[in-house]
Amino acid sequence: MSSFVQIKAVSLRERVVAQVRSAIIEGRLRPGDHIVEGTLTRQLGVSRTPVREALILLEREGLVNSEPHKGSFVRAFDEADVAAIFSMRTTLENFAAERALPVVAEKDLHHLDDLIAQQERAIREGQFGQVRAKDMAFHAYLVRQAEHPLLERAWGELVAQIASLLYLRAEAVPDYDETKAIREHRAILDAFRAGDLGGIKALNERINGRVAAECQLGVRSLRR
Amino acid sequence: MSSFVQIKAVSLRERVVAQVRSAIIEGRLRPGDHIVEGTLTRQLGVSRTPVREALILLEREGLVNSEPHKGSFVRAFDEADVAAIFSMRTTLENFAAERALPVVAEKDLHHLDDLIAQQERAIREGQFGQVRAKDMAFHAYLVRQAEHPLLERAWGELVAQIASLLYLRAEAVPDYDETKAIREHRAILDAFRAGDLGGIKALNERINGRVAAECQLGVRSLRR
DNA sequence: AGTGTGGGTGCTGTATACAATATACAGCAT
DNA sequence: ATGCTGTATATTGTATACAGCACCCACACT
Repeated sequence: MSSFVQIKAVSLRERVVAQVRSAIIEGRLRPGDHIVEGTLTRQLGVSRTPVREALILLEREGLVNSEPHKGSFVRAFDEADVAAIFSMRTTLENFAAERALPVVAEKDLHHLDDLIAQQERAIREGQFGQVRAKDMAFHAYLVRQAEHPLLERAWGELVAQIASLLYLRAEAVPDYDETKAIREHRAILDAFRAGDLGGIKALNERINGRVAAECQLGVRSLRR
Repeated sequence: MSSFVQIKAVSLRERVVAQVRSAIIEGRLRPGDHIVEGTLTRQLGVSRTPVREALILLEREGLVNSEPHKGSFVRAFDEADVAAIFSMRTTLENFAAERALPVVAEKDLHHLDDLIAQQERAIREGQFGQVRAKDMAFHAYLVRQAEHPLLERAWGELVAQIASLLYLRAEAVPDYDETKAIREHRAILDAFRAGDLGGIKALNERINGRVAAECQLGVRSLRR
């Protein structure tokens, strides 16, 4: 017997976190917006308790700013934040590469190849949500190979912040050339195939530097 | 004017966090212990709301494990956790050194010298709480020089976990040679003076590897 | 005009009350 | 004795109620 699907009771708190997080990432909540607990309570049909707890988590995640007796606000990143986020991401991804390089197998590289292909198709078909998802999946898979829970969590939090930044970039640079990412991912994959750790790190550095600069545009365009 | 101390109304939540955190770090709460909300409520004289919120934060911090409808437990690190924690610490401190090296001034090095001296005195006087505090202050100061809020926060969380591990080490290795740290700190400082980034990283690697191994002892001695 | 003052309002911080779930254990059947 | 099932109890998850702070704005005063 068995082969039943485990029933997982998702707490309201987690569901609220998910809702608010995606609202922020998808730009339905704008940077600086005041997130009023009572409003969320009404909109989501839950009480304030899980809402409050969700906001506390989101603050830790860096998507929300809370000030005592004032409330929670969608975090408005400035240039320094963007720089910090991407330098941290580079550090973490370099670390991930160090650990992943010795253990990646041929099937992993194939899977990554596949993800690139899927991303390419999504670009052709104009499904930009999918493009972003596949892009993230590529990096996430690499990070995952590092088999390092702390790293994975820290990277995951960063990625949530970056996702909200990418939304701003999309606004600031509407005709963004998505194929750049394809070439870059191929380059990373080649470096992995060659076992060239230095090459991987250099690529991480360059790519994150570029994306950071693009996100700076988004952030700046928001300031006024 | 200014140079006034900011009046900060510390929320009950934060105070509960602080209390529980120090209880864990100082070993008054043992790994695996069940943290019952009602009990904390009575002991601290506050209601369950701030207690719950504090536990949520502590879970994010990695000091507490929570399972739905079961409760919160003091996190019991295993060998893999310890390895992960210290490899992450090495990564973060190497990153910190990269950023700090170009900006540290003579006065910073003097201050670090001072911290080492204070730690030395604390060892002589047998104030082991102070020894630990000064040790951490040394590393924290270096991390601070990196001027990177994300790095600082991630490192801070790690340090909280490490602090609880050090307590276990103290139990497993009662006659620990505290002066090792002094020599190591001097070595790091020398490497900074020499502007030798590679040397700093090598030291970070070696020191964290050693401390990790010692903490493994503490974790293993707890398993039975 | 500018500055201080008072009250009103909406929000958050905290406490408490209720519902749902997990665990332990007793009772029953086999 | 063993294994299952029902029930009791403790604990967490959620909802609601109350208290206190922050901001807004009108108004008086200089």
